[in-house]
Amino acid sequence: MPEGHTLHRLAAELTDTFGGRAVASSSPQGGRFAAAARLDGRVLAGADAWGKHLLVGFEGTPEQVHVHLGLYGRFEFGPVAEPVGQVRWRLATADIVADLRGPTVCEALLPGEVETLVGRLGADPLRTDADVDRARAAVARSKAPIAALLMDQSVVAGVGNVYRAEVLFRSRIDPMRPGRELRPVTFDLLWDDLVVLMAQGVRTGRIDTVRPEHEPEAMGRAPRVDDHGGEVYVYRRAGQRCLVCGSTVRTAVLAGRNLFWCGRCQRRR
DNA sequence: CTCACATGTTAAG
DNA sequence: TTAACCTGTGAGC
Repeated sequence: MPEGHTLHRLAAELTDTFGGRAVASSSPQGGRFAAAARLDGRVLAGADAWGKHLLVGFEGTPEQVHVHLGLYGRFEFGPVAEPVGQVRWRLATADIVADLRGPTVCEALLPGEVETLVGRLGADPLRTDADVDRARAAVARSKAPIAALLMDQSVVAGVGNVYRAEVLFRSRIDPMRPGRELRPVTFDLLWDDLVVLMAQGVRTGRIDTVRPEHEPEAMGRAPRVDDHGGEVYVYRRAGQRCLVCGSTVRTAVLAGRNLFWCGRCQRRR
């Protein structure tokens, strides 16, 4: 679930559901996730996302709740009911509940801490205040592979393994090409594509990257069925045929994450 | 049932 | 580079 689009979508849903309303805030199991209960009874001002980080603000206090979903954290919205299993944070009004499960982080932050957090994040394709120039410059001076730079949250914030693989495929870029060897206009091409794809992800709640001419109906193949629910070119398609050229999709582990790409389509640039 | 793995990040070695 | 962490799912026995 959680690449940047998921968090921006979640911020909007939390704001729509609870914004301007007094909420019960609790931490059913306490422990290291207990801090959010400090906001109990306050009016939720709004939620915002920075890359893969979620910040929830409340009226009458400078503290904000910071959530990071990690690999499998999620919020569940539903009618009021007894929590089942481990619930790390519960937001509730008289008629609706949002339960947070499996996060890496759920903590209360003071303004200075929020500033530090946001300050170490790179440009977020889903934010209008994104500093694209800084991201482009960071890429231009790095010898790290572009595939690693796209996943570096201090360079580009919110991109995860799916968008990384897909955006490199769509621009036909070799994932191992060092950032400094990319022409700046090529980075801009990647950036613009991320802006479009991720904004679509916020609208639909899934990651679809396949262009109309390569869609299942156009190609006479079965629609893809996978966990993330979207149509993609290379992500988790190792060993299958490239949808464009037919050669075998490749995979390798880069910085501890699985990378997928087409060795024939993705060269140069 | 047990195991491996996953759209992520951090800290230790 | 590896392990650890938070949890669910699907594959294999």
